Amino acid sequence: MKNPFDNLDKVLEHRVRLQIMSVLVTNDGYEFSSLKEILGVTDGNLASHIKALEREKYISVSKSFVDRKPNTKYKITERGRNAFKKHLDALEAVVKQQK
Amino acid sequence: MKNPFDNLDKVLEHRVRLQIMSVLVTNDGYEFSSLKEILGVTDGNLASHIKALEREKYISVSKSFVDRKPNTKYKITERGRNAFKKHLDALEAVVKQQK
DNA sequence: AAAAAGAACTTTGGGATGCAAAGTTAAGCA
DNA sequence: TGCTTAACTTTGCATCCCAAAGTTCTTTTT
Repeated sequence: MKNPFDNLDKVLEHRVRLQIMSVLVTNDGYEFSSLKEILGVTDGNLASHIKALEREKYISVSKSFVDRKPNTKYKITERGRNAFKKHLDALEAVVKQQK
Repeated sequence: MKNPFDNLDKVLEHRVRLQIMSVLVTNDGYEFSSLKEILGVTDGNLASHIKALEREKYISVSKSFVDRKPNTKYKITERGRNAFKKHLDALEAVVKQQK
């Protein structure tokens, strides 16, 4: 049996990024401002974590204007969904190992 | 209902330290050399992660000589056991949220 | 048309973290 | 007295993280 620790995803080992993915996996298209509110981080900080996820192609971006204001929405990609699932499975295995 | 992400433990968000705790929680008194072998890290790197756990008083150290060689054993503390459990519970809640 | 405002960034600066490799220490052996 | 080994400690460098400040783009106000 494989070591579940080997299946942890480096990028998703950070709380903020894990939480972003966790929101996006069940909400198809989530706004920057809402993410910021939920996570309680500064906008610059959030932008950098989002960028890290974009770099990995775990999420995609679409920009538009809503109510005359810029509105950015993020969606999880198939690749992101798989990575997230794999990471969660690894976490689950780690947890299970201890029970 | 509380946000499980808030219960994640900063110190245990690192793979190596999580794995050390995971070994120690079920093995009472584990050697430096065995840990090094299991984790596949350099000895200096391992020592620094161990130090981080010691700083938090999550583990304790006992040194002796076995077969005329230095032998260092680590044990999880009660505080460490609680922290580990809390962290795992948080992880479990995160996982469960998605299923 | 110029100024102001707001959302979403980007940059900056500084501190913490992570790592491998090299150096150190203590005990025992030759 | 050197040599070896385990277990560190130090060093040097790269990466990461964060808040705060600055920037861009579009729309609104004047």
